[in-house]
Amino acid sequence: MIQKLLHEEVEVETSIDGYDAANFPEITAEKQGHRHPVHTVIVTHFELARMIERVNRRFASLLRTEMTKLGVEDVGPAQAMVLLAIGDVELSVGELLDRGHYVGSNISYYLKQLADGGYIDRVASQRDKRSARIRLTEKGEQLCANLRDAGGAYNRILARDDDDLRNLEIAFQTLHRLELVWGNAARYGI
Amino acid sequence: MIQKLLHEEVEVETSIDGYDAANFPEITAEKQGHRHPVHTVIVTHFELARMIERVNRRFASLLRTEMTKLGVEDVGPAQAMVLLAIGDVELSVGELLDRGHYVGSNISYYLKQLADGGYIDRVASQRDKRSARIRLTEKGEQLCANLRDAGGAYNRILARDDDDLRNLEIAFQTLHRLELVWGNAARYGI
DNA sequence: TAACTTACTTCAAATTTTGAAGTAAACCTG
DNA sequence: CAGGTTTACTTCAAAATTTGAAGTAAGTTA
Repeated sequence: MIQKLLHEEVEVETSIDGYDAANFPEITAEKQGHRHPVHTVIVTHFELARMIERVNRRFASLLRTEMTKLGVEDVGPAQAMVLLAIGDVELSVGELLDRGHYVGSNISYYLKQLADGGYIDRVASQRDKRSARIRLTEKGEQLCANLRDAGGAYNRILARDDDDLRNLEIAFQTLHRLELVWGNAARYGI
Repeated sequence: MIQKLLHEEVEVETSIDGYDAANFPEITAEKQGHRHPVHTVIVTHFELARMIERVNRRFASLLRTEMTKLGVEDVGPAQAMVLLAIGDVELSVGELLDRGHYVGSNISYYLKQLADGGYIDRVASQRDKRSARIRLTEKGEQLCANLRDAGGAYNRILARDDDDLRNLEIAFQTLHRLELVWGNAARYGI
């Protein structure tokens, strides 16, 4: 029975509209000293996918709000994500593409807007004139810095102690695994 | 092929927020048998957010592909997510809204398309005639079942053993926390 | 040097998301 | 119980995002 549960998809309707942390007894247990959930609840990839979609939406609105607060009108959440993806390094469009699993034309479009807004510089590489090198301008860096500033508060709330850090990291790694599995499936079929 | 790629090295970007995240040695450690990170690397919420965006994109294309395979032309990934959110219960639009943190008009729009396509039924509630009750039709349930079928393979790949399950669950819970924190921030400001 | 590949851009169209403005039913409140 | 308010949703128009096909120009290879 357990084996079956482990490896078949099992529909578990966990408190989906998660406003209520009380529905996650494991979290409570964890706070009481147990590092890891005692009863394992099966989480299917659909549940995770839905969660990811919701969280993504939330973050996007957060970015939008932050941008409004900063009085930035010409950068939407999607473009902001591109700026954050660029970070403080100089890279090519191709590298940026890999960083976000974007479609080429999409990034091209965003880069155009960001360049028009003066947030990035594009320079054709010496080595390979096809390859555009992208880098944040002063203005772009400033915006990123402001966003990071605003983000600090969230980091403090989310990473209160070692357990939090560990969990954030596990979440990150697990998502990375999803990224690989789903990505490869998309390319090569399952 | 997939097995190999599953455990491939991570390419990680450089420092964010002053923390140098150049390497994730724990992932290497995991390969060697230690399932939980020994040294905690700081994962900022921006990194997580970017990861979430990427994973979300990947899942959406997966859904699109699956839908194409199934020969379903009138349901995009976004609508599919709505179908999955409805699941096997009957609920009101409001409940559905909470389930996905959608904007009202958005859900309304999707429900219209799904109703037109014959995937859902809308019945006005007896108790409250303003409230529309939503439920999957036979056709909608069939599509969900097909998707779940296709999803089984991913669950098997992703949840190989107890450690995987534990990590998936931690990821789920951590994302839920992000959902709450970011959601509250959006409503009430930090 | 002709054909091919890579790295990216452009464009047009589709899809998704937003926000403002409805509508109708339910709920007060005097 | 009339009048105003709130709730639960819908509609509409516009914006933002994303896709895919078709470019272009620079490198690579045969």
